[in-house]
Amino acid sequence: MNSTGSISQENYLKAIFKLQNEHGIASNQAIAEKLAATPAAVTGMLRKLTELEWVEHTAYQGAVLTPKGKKIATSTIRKHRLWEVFLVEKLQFKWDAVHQWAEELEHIGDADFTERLDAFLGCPATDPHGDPIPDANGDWAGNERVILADVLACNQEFTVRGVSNSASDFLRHLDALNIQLGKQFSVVEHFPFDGSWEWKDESGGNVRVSREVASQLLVELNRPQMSSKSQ
Amino acid sequence: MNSTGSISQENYLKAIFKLQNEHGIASNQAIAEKLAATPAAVTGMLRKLTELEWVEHTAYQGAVLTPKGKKIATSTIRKHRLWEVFLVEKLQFKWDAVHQWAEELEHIGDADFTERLDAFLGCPATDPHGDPIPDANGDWAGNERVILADVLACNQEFTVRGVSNSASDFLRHLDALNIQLGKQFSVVEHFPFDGSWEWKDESGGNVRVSREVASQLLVELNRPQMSSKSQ
DNA sequence: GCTATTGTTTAGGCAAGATTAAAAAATTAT
DNA sequence: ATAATTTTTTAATCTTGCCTAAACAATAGC
Repeated sequence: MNSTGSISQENYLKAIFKLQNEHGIASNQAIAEKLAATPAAVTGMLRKLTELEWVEHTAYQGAVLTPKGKKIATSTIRKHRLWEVFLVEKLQFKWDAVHQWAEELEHIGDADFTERLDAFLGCPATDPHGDPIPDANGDWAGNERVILADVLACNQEFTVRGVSNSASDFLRHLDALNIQLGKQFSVVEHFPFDGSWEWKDESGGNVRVSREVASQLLVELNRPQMSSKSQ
Repeated sequence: MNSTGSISQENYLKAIFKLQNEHGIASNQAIAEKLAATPAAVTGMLRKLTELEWVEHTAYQGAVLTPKGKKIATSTIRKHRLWEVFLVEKLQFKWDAVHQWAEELEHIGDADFTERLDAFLGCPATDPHGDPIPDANGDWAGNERVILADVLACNQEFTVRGVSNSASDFLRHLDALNIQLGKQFSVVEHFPFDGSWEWKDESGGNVRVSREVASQLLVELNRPQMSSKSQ
């Protein structure tokens, strides 16, 4: 009843799932790019996934997951993120090194295996990059994170909750800046000239952050600032 | 420098390694049987492994691992057995259920990954079936285990240290008989008629064990019994 | 020493997944 | 509306690993 695909198929479903969340539909080209494959390969695989009734594919339009396909995709993402937690918390990997291994581990095991892993890890809510881990039904916790551009007000306090880019070089740069998930800052100033920021950390130290870095951080606003007009 | 093969290649190297240990050379047919493939498939793969210089293959004779091949084989076995420990000790799998998953997990990770896993597990010496885990160099701890047929003397005490058959049905049968690794018994009687045994366990309870079961157990003799002739 | 059997290899093919290059459809621009 | 561009699809081919069937060695029996 709980069917599962080949490694390649699962990777396609994952890619379509993510693209669909961003754009409503997954274009052939976008899938190809995400999987580092050619558009021709995507056309072929979409035919197969359509036969399996895991996606609905309209020629020259794009692909959308069926409920079955979505189930497999979220299960794969769940496994991926659980393994990332394992690698960081149990095997002491740095957060910039876990993606490649999780990419392989995510294709192993059945539902029972996954729930054992989840229980062993203490049912974590997010992976080491702050991305939410879907539950066993594939449902996601509501995502309260906003991108930093929305945090404009001076003195606004916020907590870093995630990254929208998990590339190793970006993560290592955050390490160098001493920015970790869960750390709290407040806005000192935003410089429109180059889009950079000055923040204050919990111990009062000043931190300068470039636009490139800030735009990839997902944050949670701590205590919404009163508008000056509210009574 | 530390190259690694495809999943299929690693499975061939593992099979050849084990056959070579038993018979000095791995015949085409034996490999085929172990991997549930046809002899024709083996011929093809051996050609590839020979090109890679992981095996030396003599036509119509059989295959032997090169040092490089042996390194990959022992590394794969090391990973397999470490993952089995993980599955039993951390994910609470029963010992008869871990082989299938370890068979997949063993192909993941590099040397660094393996050493992290090893450290996390506390550098176990054996897997849940009592099989020794090779060290990072592929060396094995000396194997002090003997097969039960050699334990003939009455009152001989021994400890169950391993199984020479890890099939699920056999392992579940041992569970049913309440025979676990590390448990100690002494010989009450051996019945040549059907090859069955009667043992006494630590709490003095009597246990009857069939020839089929006894012949698959690896045991360690506790205190070698004095010969009646020794002064 | 020749035949029968067993084990190994070659030859031809298949399936999954990918590629390149060319054709077809859709979109954008004028 | 037609031309230019982009995107998707088709067609042919490659690679890995496997299979079946037939040919070929090697061993064993008499």
